[in-house]
Amino acid sequence: MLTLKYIQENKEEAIAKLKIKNLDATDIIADILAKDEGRKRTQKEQDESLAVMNSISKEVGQLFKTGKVEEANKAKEKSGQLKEQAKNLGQKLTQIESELHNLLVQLPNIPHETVPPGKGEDENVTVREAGKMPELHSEAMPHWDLAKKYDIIDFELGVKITGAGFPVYKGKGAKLQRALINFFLNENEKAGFTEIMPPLVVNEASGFGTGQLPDKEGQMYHVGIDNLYLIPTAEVPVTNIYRDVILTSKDFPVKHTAYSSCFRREAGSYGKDVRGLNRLHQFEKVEVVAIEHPAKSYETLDSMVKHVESLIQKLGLPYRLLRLCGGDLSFTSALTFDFEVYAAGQDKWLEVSSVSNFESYQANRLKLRFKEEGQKKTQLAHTLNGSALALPRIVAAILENYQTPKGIKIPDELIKYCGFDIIN
RNA sequence: GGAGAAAUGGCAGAGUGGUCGAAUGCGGUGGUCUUGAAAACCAUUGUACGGCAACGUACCGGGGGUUCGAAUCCCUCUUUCUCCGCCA
Repeated sequence: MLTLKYIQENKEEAIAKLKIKNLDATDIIADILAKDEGRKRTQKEQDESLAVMNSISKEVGQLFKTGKVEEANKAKEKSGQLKEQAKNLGQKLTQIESELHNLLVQLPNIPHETVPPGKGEDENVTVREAGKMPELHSEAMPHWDLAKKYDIIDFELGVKITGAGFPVYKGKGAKLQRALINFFLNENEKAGFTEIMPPLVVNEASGFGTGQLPDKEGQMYHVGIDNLYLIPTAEVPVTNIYRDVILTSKDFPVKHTAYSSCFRREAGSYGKDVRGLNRLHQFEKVEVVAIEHPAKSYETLDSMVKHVESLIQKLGLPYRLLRLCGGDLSFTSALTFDFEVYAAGQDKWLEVSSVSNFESYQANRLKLRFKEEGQKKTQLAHTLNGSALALPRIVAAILENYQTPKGIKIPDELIKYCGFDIIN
């Protein structure tokens, strides 16, 4: 959520920058500013009524104590009217505040100045491309066929037990999952991220804090009976650790990593993009989360991008790094870099990581603030996160790129984690 | 799931209708003393909104109510603890 202060002080800039996200915010911002004026006026009126009431109440107490009952009763009458007035103003205020809030949550985050304009993914900018493209043998196939051939991932079985998008990993397929999770967690820890094992279901306040609610409500599995949501990413519980927290500047940087299963309804996505491991309802992911001083958040974003890049390099996968354009940027992000790996068996680039700086957008919802050492004033922190990494598409790329006529070789770095060096 | 008890500032803990944004202790910060440190002593130490400021207003788990006035009384929800039941 953008802060009112920012909108007030940078109205034109906000409108101009939101155009990069292909949004004309002119009307909504005008609306917000008008509502806020109303809010101020109403609150001032209410404060004044309450102030008078408070002083009358004090008087009444004094009068009763000194035995001036008649005067006291007169004063009581007076405050009866004020009470009514204050109550009405209070209701009006609640109304305005909720309207204002509803408007504010409709505004997405302001994109960073380096975000290129563009409508959708075709206009993302490739920052760099690296890694060696594999040379496949003539019998090479996409991962869904490999999974079947070596009996390591069973999609049909998942359909039987749960439904489409919930694969069953078997034997070396299951071990490969475990190996990747450990590999990623260890590497992240070495890079200074402390490990968290969070709850996989969260309450409404947490969903709101990181921005999934209200705008992505339909994308989360909802446990109605308890009003809880299955997490779409560990970002949600981990970032919400810091909801309603005031840090001091020396706490920075806060860096966490967490492995979790992720659950996404993916309502409305069909077609061949969803084949095999390309898009699932449940998948495993290791996430990195950082909370930073506003002056340093872009430095930290860079270091997170480099770290994720090193993971992909260690797995020996060809990849490209994209700077997302305005049209492809998520609602809450100010700047996002995506990593895609090349999956040779299906001749496709697959997104495996998204590393973003949310600046103070999430922090404002979370009320995640900090104090500069020695200062009294609080200000909003910056939050960042990235996948490091999401497993299914990494597995898809490993299976496809490392396939040989004799079986699927395991990348060197992973052998010690797997306990085997080939799937055959 | 059943029965009972509780929820107050960073922590501990007092406060049962007005003088309470809240005693006291610990912790934090600044200072005095000291070569330095400790101890002692002094001062200071919640958040938000409005206001140039003085200051005003709100917040004692959340919401609602009674009252001229609520941390304090009532209702309700949530959470925690104890006991019982069930259980990985």
